[in-house]
Amino acid sequence: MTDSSRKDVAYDPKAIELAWQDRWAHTGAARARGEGEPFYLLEMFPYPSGRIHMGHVRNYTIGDVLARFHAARGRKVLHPMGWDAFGLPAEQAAIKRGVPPAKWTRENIDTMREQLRRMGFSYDWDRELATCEPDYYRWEQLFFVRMLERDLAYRKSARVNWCDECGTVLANEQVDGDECWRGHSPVRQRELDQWFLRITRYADELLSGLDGLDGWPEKVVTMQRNWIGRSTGVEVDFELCEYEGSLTVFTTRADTLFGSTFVSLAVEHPLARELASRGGDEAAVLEFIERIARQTPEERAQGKEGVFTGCHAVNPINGSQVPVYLANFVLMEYGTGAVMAVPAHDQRDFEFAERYQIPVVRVIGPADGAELPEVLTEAFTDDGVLHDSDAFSGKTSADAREAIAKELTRGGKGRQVVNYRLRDWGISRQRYWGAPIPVVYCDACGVVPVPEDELPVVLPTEVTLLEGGGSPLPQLEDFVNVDCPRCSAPARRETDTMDTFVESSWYFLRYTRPDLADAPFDPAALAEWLPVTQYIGGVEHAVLHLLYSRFFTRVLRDLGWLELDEPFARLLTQGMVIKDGAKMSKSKGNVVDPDELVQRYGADTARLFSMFAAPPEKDLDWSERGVEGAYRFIARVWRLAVADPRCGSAGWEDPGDRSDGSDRSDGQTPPAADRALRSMTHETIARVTHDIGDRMHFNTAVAAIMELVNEIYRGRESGESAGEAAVDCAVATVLRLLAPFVPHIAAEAWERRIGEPALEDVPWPDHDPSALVKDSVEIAVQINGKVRARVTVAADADREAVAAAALSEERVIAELSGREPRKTVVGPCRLVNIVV
RNA sequence: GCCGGGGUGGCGGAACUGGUAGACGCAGGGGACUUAAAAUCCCCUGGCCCUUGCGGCCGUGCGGGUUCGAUUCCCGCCCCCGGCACCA
Repeated sequence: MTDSSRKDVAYDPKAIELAWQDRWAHTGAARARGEGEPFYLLEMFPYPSGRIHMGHVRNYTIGDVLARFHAARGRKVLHPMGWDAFGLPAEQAAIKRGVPPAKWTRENIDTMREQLRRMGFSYDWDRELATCEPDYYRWEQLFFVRMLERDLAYRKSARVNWCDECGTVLANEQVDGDECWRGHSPVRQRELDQWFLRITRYADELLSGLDGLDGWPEKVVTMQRNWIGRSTGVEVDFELCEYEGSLTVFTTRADTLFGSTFVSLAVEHPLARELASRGGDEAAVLEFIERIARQTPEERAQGKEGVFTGCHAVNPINGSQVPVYLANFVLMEYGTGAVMAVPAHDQRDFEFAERYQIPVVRVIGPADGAELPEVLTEAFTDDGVLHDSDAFSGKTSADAREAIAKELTRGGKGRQVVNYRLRDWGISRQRYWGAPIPVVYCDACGVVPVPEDELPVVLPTEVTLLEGGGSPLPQLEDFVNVDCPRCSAPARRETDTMDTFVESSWYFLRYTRPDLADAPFDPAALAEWLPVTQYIGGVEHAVLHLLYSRFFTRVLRDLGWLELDEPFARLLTQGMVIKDGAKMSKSKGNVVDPDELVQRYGADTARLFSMFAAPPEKDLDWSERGVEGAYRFIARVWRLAVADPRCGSAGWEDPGDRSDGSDRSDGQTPPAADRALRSMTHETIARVTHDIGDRMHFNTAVAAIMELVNEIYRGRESGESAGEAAVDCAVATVLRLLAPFVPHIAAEAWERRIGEPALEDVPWPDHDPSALVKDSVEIAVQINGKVRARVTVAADADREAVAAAALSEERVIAELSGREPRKTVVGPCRLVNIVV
């Protein structure tokens, strides 16, 4: 081989990858095409923060492998990409660098689009969208106006989560404990006027819909179920003694009602102050209210504390008068803000009763008849059997709950209710870089939605951001001062913008016709593509984006735009990319820049490593050595496929079963080697197809291809090589199976080795089941469950023959040494167990 | 506390509905090629035992059980990760 030809054959990832990316861009290779069954493959779109990171590489490689795989299998694949382009970092960057958020965002998009192209991802860029474009968010403003009409959007004053760092309100889903989900800065409660979306109206549907999401990870379903937090119980009315009126409590344990010895209220309860003025130590009660109201949830959790209001309430089930307390552990946000307290059967009430010497009355005993201790040291909270409960004594807890609820309902003293933990979605953000909320405030008319023909309300982009970090919108006279759409009097525009999670709640619908100018969606396009066949993204969105999108889908359905309940049929949540035991992050200084990786090894190596190192749902441990291993394998494939003197004339099609020795190109190779390699080739096709298509375990798919490559190499060395046609087919199969993972080298090697037809025009291989059938199989022979020998028998041997072969094996006879087998079990595949 | 997911070599990870545990890769060892090194190609590599023979014992978090046979199923624990949590 001359120097020049050696150079030609060397694996040069950069040259190969750039050339193919260019070709694909020109041929529009990634556009949805064909007559196949539609397959909508979607990865969560990125926030254009500046540069892509390894998490993106992993997420989008998984998506690209699936997109290319299913396209090769004849599906019509929609694989779009866009930008979740509104958000706070753009504002922070603007203040820091003096660049307008719009400009900063567009530049980032340009950079990142280029990076994604360089990875070889097969996106249909014709469908690209960015949520910060008026052509996009105008539809969202329309949705908002329609939601307003249906009372699905409303404005109220409420205690909300405020993050000083972000300078805005956050939704409940966006608070982790008492920290902001974005940067762990503290969140405190503030009373503010805010816009809310009535997600609670869909609580039951969102919950029951989870049952049909078979293609979702159990983990995410559970997280949403927990988040929605449905509980069934009864509301019970307690007449007040010192006050005209009654108090309603919520309980899931109506069976314990006879054991209630006090009632406790949240300090925020509307009656709290009122009751204090009727007989109690008003000053002490007011002091308690003030003090607890100021505390954070964490401080409140320090210990049970309360104060007697001086008032009493009547238990409707037995007429007993019980004291009414204010208690720090009762939450106004849940239930009715009032609780019937049963110290014997509720641990919180028990602790409270101990502290304030309130009687503990037992009404439930263990179902198995066991005795509870003479003096309780903790509440007995299990279900059991009632006693001291009048007519209900002797009933089980479950029966009693029903019966008591019925009794209360009959007397008009209670009713069965369902409670949710889920709260309405607060979407107002006191930020600039977001979609304007399309309403106007008029002194005469109040809140007036912007008329639909005046949409969009365009966000001004020529702005100077304020040094303090606040939104400049309230200062923009041109933006704020408008005529009331209803009465034409001077009015003021809303200056809050929408939560960016609103944009991401419907972007996947818009991809089906992003160019549509006079409507948000084309019904035919929606019908073709939705629901998303396979969605891929991080688990951190389990109760954020993934819950909001399910909600939004139902809202848009009820507004008449969609005929769809669930947006995502299947969901894959990929794990994080970890290095040195921690998630890659700038603050930890353990980031690996994808660009560097691509520079050094090429995109194919980056893609292969991220698919091979771990199954997709698990965290991926970054390993430089592992990356090198991936590169070595690719180069090994290159040498196998390209550094062959016959390159350009080699075949690729399956020569079929030629065990009779006919039609052999060399006429020498033993048919057994041929058959063995062909068998392994087809077995690899079967494994890889199953691993990618059914299991989405890409690591084992790659491993299977590696085994085939190893086998081809071994055959070359051993001198027992299969015939040329079988080897050619095996090598070509390696390239076909590898193409979704490493599309550039696969295409290049294919072109050099085979030429026509081009790899992209060759469909995914089908395995030939008959090729997997072997003449003989090796059977493991166990004696008492331990492998003692192996015998080879004909593949079609029946159980008796297999057992006989095993029992006549030399080693088995020696091992048995005359002992009589008590039992011989022939397993369904390749195993015999002899018991003595 | 409740819910979900896990615990397999030095490491990342394989093992389909119970059927030869450790595929594949990394790291390590040996060999071939080379003046030499790198690269490449081949072989070995769970632990402990008598080197003695294609050998024996132990081994999938721990303890039991079911089974001819258990990483896999059942019961009881321990530990790790994630979610929810004074939710009445």
